[in-house]
Amino acid sequence: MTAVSEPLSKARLRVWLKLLKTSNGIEAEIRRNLRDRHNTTLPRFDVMSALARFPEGLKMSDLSTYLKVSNGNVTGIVDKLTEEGMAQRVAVPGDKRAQVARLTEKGKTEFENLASHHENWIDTLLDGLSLEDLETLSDTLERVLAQSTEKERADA
Amino acid sequence: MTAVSEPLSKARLRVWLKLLKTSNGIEAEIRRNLRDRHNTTLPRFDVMSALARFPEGLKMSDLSTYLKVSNGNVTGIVDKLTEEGMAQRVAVPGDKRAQVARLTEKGKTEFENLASHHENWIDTLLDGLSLEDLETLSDTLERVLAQSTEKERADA
DNA sequence: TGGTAATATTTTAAGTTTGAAATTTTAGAC
DNA sequence: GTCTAAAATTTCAAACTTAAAATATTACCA
Repeated sequence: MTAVSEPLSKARLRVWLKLLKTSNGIEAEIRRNLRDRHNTTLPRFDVMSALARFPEGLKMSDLSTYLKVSNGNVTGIVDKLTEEGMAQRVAVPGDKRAQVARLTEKGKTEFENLASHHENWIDTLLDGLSLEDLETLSDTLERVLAQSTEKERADA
Repeated sequence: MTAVSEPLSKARLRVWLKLLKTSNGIEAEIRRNLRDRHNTTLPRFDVMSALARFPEGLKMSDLSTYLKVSNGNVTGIVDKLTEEGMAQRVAVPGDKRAQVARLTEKGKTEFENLASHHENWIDTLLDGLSLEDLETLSDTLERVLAQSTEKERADA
């Protein structure tokens, strides 16, 4: 570490800690709202959100990759959603190993309700940011994202 | 929701998802590095980091509040660090209920080593951000933080 | 066709985290 | 002084997550 680059690396560290604090703070608020107001959890919401984005359904393994959680974890969450009639498993024609998870009509309705509230929570939490702020922030994050996903590939 | 504010709330939602993805990506990289290169975990690093910031030690409950994890969780992590000689519990004079956790010399040395690597990882991950980027990002996050900590107080 | 490797998922065991109960000690009211 | 409420910590049970083993099926090559 050179004397010149030192302040920059300290500044980066401080910003990372602030970014983490912000992200954790928002996530905690969402978890609280989901638990207290809708009697559900973030992992369940995440799965429903992924399934809503792919109406034709997602293979269990694709769901796991998409959400970056383990296969076993997805199995458990989809099990619960299925018990409650929110999701269903559909056999994949021509491959008896695979199953596709998809939302039921009930699940779709429930998710749309949750998603609408979720959008409002975020809207309130990011109240202070203008369109211009959002664009700048988005660009900045994009650059960081590029770096960290590059790292990810190198580690794998 | 009015027609005019609708695009703004969608933009906020997209930015939140990107912020979350960025934060999770960096955190995952840090966890990987701690595990693969230093045989430790993020929660342990967080506790050591908090104790390093307060050389005189922190009460278990203060540690819990500071890190925003449960009391029981802190007990377990400090137990392990103590077993390994990284931390120690010190009785608080005048209050037999309370104990202060602090780093041992060994723990301090170990943390300084970890922290130095950690700073380098962050430095690399935030490579693409100039001092100006960092300042703008910091200001933006500050505004969001103000909002979410306000929410937090309202919920509690 | 047979056999081996690869793929998809579930099951299992171990480790984390939490919230609440239990334990011990302190503070304050009367 | 005694009693009760509050405070600090630990213990405990339940929920969640992961990595790896187990199971079932498919793909491919020889």
